[in-house]
Formats: sequence, structure tokens, C-alpha cells
Amino acid sequence: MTNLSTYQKTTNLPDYNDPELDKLVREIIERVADKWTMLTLEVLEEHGQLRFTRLGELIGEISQKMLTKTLRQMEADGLIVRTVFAVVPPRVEYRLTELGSSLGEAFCGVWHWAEQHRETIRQSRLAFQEAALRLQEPIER
Amino acid sequence: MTNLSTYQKTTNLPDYNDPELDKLVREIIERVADKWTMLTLEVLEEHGQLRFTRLGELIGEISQKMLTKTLRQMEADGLIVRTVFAVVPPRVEYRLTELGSSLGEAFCGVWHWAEQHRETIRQSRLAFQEAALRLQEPIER
DNA sequence: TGCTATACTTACCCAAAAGAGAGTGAAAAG
DNA sequence: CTTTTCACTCTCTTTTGGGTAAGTATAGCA
Repeated sequence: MTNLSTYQKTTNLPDYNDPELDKLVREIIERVADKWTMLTLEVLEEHGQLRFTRLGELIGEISQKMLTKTLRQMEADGLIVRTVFAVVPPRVEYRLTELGSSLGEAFCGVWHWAEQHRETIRQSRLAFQEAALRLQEPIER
Repeated sequence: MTNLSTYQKTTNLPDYNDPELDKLVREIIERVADKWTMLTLEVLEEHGQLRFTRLGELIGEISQKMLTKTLRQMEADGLIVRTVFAVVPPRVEYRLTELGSSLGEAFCGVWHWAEQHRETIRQSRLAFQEAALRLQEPIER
């Protein structure tokens, strides 16, 4: 067993918070913080109600498969509602639920953070890369 | 071509915001909003400075490989500092930079959201699952 | 008769991500 | 001498993510 968490049983950690709640929250975060969900959320927030194809266009480089999958998942989680009109050719519209937009709002902080600090990050990466290169230099000189 | 975004060129979308900035922000978010980064951030916020193994224990079900990778990436992005003590056995400590804790704060909203709405989500999933099952029922009766 | 439009679903496949487990190095403790 | 400790790193295998292309249904138009 290489998994680090297994050692946890032998050490006595403080651990003041409910592990069950913690696990649930982590699971939600795992699901909700995926690339396509976030982008879909943003697009729907900005444009309101959208049809399948249009949604895909606005998100960007997403395949039909992933779009369908993401939408189904979000629907299951109650983040969006899917309205089917019984016409031909089919017409399906998607919009955020209250839960969905509240999540969008919660993510606002992260979006702002990313916008504000992108330059700092870019520079950090550059510096890190250079430092790594310097370590690879021959020892001579 | 099945990719939906290719149609974008032929439609004239409003698109009031700079697409370049948008792309950059998305890239940052993609990297920063991943599961392990978020959990690491939380643990480091809560516990301050930590060593490798302890950090792994606190995060939970993370493999050494992923922990190393996540930490390296966060270091490169300037979210954490890695301090190596030249002793044997080795001792390495990790702590958040200011940039790191500011990101942690930005994520607070998402954590709160997840905590607050986990019950709603659980119920949504259940309802969705049941609805799907009902559709699979035989037509008879 | 056949083409188009729409929102998918299915099947197949590949590449990348992630996990498991063993190995490493050097000192100090037994 | 052997074992332990820590923070990895390496290799191997499994899992997941995601792309591509084809298929479906049906009304309306040419």
C-alpha cells in the first residue's frame, strides 16, 4: 500500500471536523470543478437560455459527446433544467436553475482571482522553469 | 468535423469580451481548479506549514505520485513555497504564498456552496435517477 | 424521391491521467 | 549488520477522458 492516507489510522491527528461531511463536500467539488461544467456554467450565466448547438458553439472546443455528458450530469445535479419541445426538427433548451446560478456566483471569486493574477502566475512559471534549467546546467565553470 | 465550435466562424455572435483574455483565464482556471490543487490548498490553509507525508495524510486518498505532481505544479505557479532542509532523513516543508492563500480565499465561496447545497444535490440525483428508471419501465400496465 | 435540419446516441478507438508497488540514498538507531 | 525514516522517482498497469464518425427520427421543402 503506497497510499499515504493509510498511515492516518496509526497517527492520532486532531481532525476537528466531521469526516463524512468533508467527504461529501469533496465529492461535490470534484464533480463540479471540472472543466466543461465550469465553462457551461459561465456560458449559461451570460446568455440565459440556450439550445444544444448554440451552447456548444459558445463553449468552444467541445465535442457533442462531452457536451451531452456534461449537460446530463448537470441536470442530474439540479444545476440546469432541460426543456424539450415536441417539434421536428427537435428543439431543446437549457437554462440554469437557482442552484446553478448560485454555483456560478460562488465561482465568480475564482474567475476574478484568475483575471487579476494571471500575469503573476505567468511570471512565476517562467522563473520556475529557468530555475529548473539552471539545475540541469553542467557543473563545470 | 464534429466539433461544434467550428460553426462559430459562420455565425455572428455578440461576444462583447476579449476572447484572448477569456482564453487565458480559462487556462488558469483549468489548472487551478483541479481536485488535488483545491484539496491541497484547503489543507495548507488550515494547517499552515506541512511536510510531504503529513500533507498526504491530511488530503486523504492521494497517491505519492499525484501529491508530488500537484505540489510541483503549485510551486511553479507560485502558490506554495517548498523548503528543503539538508538533513537525513530528508525534511521538506510546504506552505502557501500570499498568492496561494488569496486563491484559497477565492475558493471559499465554492466550499461554502458545496457544504450548503449538498443535501439538495443528493436529492436531485436521486430524483433524476428515479425518473430515468421510470422511463425504462415496460410500457404495459 | 431525396435533401436538410436538430439533438442526440452508439460504437470504436486512442492517448493521457492516475494508481499500485518497488526502488533509492544516507544516516542514525538497534 | 540490519532496519527505519523521508521524500521522493520509476515502471507497469488500469482507468478515464475524449475524439470521430455513423446512425436515428420526421416534417417540410425542392
